[in-house]
Amino acid sequence: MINCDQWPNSAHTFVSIRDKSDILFYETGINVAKSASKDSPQSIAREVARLILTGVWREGTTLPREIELASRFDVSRASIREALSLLKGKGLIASKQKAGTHVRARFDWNMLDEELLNWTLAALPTQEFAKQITEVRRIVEPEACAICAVRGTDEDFARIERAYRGMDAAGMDRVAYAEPDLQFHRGILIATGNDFLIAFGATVAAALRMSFNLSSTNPGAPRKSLPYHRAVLDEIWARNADGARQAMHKLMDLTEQNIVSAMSRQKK
Amino acid sequence: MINCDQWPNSAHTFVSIRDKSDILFYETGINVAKSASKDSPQSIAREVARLILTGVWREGTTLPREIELASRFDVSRASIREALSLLKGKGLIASKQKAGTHVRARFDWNMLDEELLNWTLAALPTQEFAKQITEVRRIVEPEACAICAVRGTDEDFARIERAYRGMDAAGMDRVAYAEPDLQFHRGILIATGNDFLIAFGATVAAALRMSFNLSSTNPGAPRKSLPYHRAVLDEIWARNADGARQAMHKLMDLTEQNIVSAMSRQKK
DNA sequence: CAAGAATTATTATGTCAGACATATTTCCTC
DNA sequence: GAGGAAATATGTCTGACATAATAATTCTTG
Repeated sequence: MINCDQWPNSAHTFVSIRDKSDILFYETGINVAKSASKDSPQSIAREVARLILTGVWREGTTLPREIELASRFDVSRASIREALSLLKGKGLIASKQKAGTHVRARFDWNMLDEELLNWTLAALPTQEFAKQITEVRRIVEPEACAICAVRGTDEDFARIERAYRGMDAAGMDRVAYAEPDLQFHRGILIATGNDFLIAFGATVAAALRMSFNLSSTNPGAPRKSLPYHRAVLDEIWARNADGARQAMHKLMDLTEQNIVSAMSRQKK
Repeated sequence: MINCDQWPNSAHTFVSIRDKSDILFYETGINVAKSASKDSPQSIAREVARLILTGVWREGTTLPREIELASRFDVSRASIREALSLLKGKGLIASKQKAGTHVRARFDWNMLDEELLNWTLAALPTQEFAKQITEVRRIVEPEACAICAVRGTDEDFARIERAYRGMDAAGMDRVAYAEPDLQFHRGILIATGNDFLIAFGATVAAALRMSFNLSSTNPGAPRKSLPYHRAVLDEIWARNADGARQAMHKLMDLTEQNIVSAMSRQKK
């Protein structure tokens, strides 16, 4: 049995929603009830993850038996097992023979996993989620940027430059802007040559997706970040670590500002 | 098909070993050849992961067919599928009907996953791995420490204090020292209340395990970090963010120093 | 005749069903 | 309360069929 009481539940986590107004929107809603068409193991995994993330199945909860899940989702037990395997790989659940499958302690969940981030974003796009993901970005990206400026190759820089041009070319088109924006930030992480910072790209991707969703109330916002990206790029080209760090910091400031104002708009 | 050529392989990654002397040791070696006893899906997943991490199966490589893997590991296809599901959950591989299962681009691997970190540590404890994991710790932990000092509750601090006492009580016993050491660092991350920083605990755990392994050549090294931990704790209790950041920075300096010297000793 | 389009065949993963093995829990007995 | 037996949920195996992407073939056409 997982030791859940060693650490108390931290009071401020986005997983437990106290106020419904915390939730910004529910787009890409996954059908809670069984859908008519048979679900694939992936979508079953996503649905089970949603139930865990939203706190319907709390930490330590024993899930329904595999056979029951199978009949509930109208698939074979093999498909259920595949779905559960995926979630085991992300640290969400663990199984023991006879004892059943239970939800692991939240501290064991790998929140930096790409899919888990996306599922969380879809299920619980709360202010807490936004605050926390912005906080880690602030910690990691400026430093990554400084490392990039020192260690990156000219090829790396050229790739980031291409991403920047893509953003510029997108103009006011929010959709076209999003992809090169991600490539820009990812390019910096990749240029560090640090596999762990590179893996952090999944978190950045989720954060940018969130920003993109929020920008629907202010379509002009993304474009305003362009000169800040340019500043970052210039410092990188100059191989100025401190300058790159500061420039990225300013970009993070702007991003946070956009998120905060978008969320206050959404609340109204 | 995964687009592998959009980003070139970064030259400096621990996954591709250029020099055998880079590898420090091979403990907890997983049997490459089929073992006499039947392997569980978990151990099969670990073995497949090892083959991928060590570059035997490179990015884009198509894995042997499931039936072939089943006969090679002497288990049923169902077990193989479960093992592969786990690896899919970590972004290592992806399958497509008829086309087969292939190794995804390294940028999609979730290196911040606990198990993946452990497998990497077991399979490729290279200098690069040590350097990179230390680099992210330097970025994340001092900032987390500063946040902890500001935002943490007295309960959080008490828990960290308990961990410290555990380290103290362990004396020169390396093994007894390791667990409270991890709890100390994890306690700081948990006190931030940031679920993403908490998830970073898996990376810290892997780093500490590596340090522990390396300390076999210098059993007195861990104990020397005790006063540095005390300094961190004092700054936290004082709710001094800057002080806490700096104290953690010094602890990181010492840790890195220990790793570097241990690795140079190992090389000889 | 050759190039290309459309069709068929092949094949590896995806899904299903039923059975048995195994490890815990639970309950019963002493 | 301790020890043993029954119950049960996950773990594993087998064999089969479904499905989709690829490879091979045939057919059409310039």
